[in-house]
Amino acid sequence: MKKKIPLKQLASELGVSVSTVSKSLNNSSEISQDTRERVQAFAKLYNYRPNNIALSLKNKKTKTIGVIIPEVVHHFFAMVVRGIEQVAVERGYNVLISLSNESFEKEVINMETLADSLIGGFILSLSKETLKKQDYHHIHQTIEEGMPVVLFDRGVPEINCDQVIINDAQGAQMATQHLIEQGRKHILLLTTEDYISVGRLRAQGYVKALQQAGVSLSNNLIIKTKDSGRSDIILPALEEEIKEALKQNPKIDGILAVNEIYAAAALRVIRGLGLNVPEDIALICFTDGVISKYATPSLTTVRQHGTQIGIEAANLLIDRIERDDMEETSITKILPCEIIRRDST
Amino acid sequence: MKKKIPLKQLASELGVSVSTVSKSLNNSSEISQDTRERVQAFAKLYNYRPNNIALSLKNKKTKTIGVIIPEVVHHFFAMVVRGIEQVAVERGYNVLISLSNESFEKEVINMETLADSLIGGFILSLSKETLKKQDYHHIHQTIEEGMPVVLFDRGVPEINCDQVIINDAQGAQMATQHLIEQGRKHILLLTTEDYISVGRLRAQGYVKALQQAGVSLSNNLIIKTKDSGRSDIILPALEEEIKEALKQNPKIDGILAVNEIYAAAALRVIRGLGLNVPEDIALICFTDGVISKYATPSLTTVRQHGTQIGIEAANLLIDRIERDDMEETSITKILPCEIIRRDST
DNA sequence: AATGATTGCGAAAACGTTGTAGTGTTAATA
DNA sequence: TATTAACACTACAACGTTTTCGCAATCATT
Repeated sequence: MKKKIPLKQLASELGVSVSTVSKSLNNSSEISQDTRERVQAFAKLYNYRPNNIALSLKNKKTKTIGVIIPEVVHHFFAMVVRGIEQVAVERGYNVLISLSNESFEKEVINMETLADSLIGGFILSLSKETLKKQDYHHIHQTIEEGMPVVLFDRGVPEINCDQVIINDAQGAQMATQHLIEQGRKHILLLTTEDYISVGRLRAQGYVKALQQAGVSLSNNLIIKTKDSGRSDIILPALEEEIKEALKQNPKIDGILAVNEIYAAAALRVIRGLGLNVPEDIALICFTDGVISKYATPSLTTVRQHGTQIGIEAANLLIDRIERDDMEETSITKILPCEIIRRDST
Repeated sequence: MKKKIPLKQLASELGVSVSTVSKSLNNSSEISQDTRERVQAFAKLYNYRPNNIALSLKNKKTKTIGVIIPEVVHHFFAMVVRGIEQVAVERGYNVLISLSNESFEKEVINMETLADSLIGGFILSLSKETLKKQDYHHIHQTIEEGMPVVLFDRGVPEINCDQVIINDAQGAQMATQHLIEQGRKHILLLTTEDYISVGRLRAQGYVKALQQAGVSLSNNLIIKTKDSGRSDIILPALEEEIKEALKQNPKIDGILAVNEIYAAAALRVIRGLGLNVPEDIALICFTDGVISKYATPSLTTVRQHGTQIGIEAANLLIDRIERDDMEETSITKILPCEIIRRDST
């Protein structure tokens, strides 16, 4: 077992001082070409690598960014993590991940733990509970302490920090238009309760598209799910609601779901009623994940570019860390959505 | 912006020495009750929290574990991460995550980066490329340096470290038996090439089940996919192969797929041929993810308990970190699989 | 030959914390 | 009264780096 070797030991074995070794390894011109090469060769031989902890302490900054997401077993968030990790590696940073499980308390605790000098900044998506409570004290406090923060996906305008969100309203509008273009006039919307901004915004886009097309809208064409985070609990209830809606309103010929899971539920109900997709009912949903891709028929989706969001967020954060100017005004990036046409429309 | 405050500053404001503050906060009996309370109150007021970096440097160990997985946008790996994160938080550790993208080179680089004293140990699942090359020098080297390592899912017997794997052979055997019990005798196996241990082991289980049941096996009932990691490339090819096999051998009445994606491909082909699941062909697969759950019909699966694997791996690793005895013999935990019955069988 | 500049290197401080080994004061004991 | 013990606190080293400053020795300049 060959242990890690400190600079000091290298120095003593070489018969020079620690400073000389340090400078040699950093190719300082203070040291003669000769000594430099000798030290470097020796260091390579001993497989020397500097202790990052010591460096962090000295420089008072770490090359690590903290990511807090509600859930990792989730296509969209996993995509974002992938994007973040990608630019982190490129720019020489590490990624510390921690999960809030949609819980306010876990989110607060995680933030406090990570803020204890382990990381240089946060990228996070607020938990549903936090959004519901609208309690952002921990975010404000972190920002106050001089820690850069980037919010993604679930934007909160009243928080003054960089944010990367998608244009939910526009995405929903496009999706609805897409259905309308195919001659669908009775479009059912499956969404979440309003305190989730993405659900609220998508509902707005849906309404706008209908209005623009001069299609009348009706409240019993909108189903708002009480999303508890536990999909296995809410799903049967949702399916029941969908079935009821389809029976009550046989004219329904299109469905827009704000996520894949809801779409899958709809698909199952439609099948159960002996109807066909897309012939009888066209189906489109947010979250371009594996369900949409591998369902039969495959689902037309609104792609949210999760990886891209991660990339933008990470770049924004690292830029700010490296510029080290908290004072500069915040940037909000709004990424467009894209319709991925498949067989369900 | 109120910055983080060091011990030194607390000390000077209180008019005592740094040591006194430190000891007071740690409730040392060296310090009088009186002073202790005064210091603690003051610290709370200033929202003091110790600098973890400094602590890590002093103690020569960090409360962070490194996780390297091939991919995060993947149900199974995401589940494992969830499990790891869960016990990490419980036991006061942080999780540094990094992705190899199934690439040997990225895996090596990531390991070296993280090993630079940022973390106290590794949990990792080897990339496909690494398994193909069978080049484990970086793992061996890391272990040599005294860093605890836990391997999961893709076990490698020749590496001497803790491992947490599932009983792939047994899972496949159970799955095959399950099909046989339903009267299926011509079972197609969709698997990977042999260098991926899980694929190989699952194929073995399949063979064993057939032999036990006295069912003859045939090589053209086994399709081994050249998995390049890019599912969108291999999938059409795989579908073509499946279609060919089903046409050549119309007796096929059951399919065992080593993952969800392959099962989804099979499902699509079966539909395309106008056949029904499970009436004409029963379908069972590994990876109890969202595809299986939300497909129509929902798929019977072999659940791999990803979260449980993560939990076991993290506990194993943290135990070893805290015991600090590298010398102790390695533990290999083999977790059983479980059949989740749904509508495809 | 004396001065100044340059070169090559080392000593020491600093980052924030903990723990060991002291230091001085008061109280108890011989 | 002198010694010891207990108490309450402080000084300092250490963890592994980088960096500023200082100090020789060598070189070039008059």
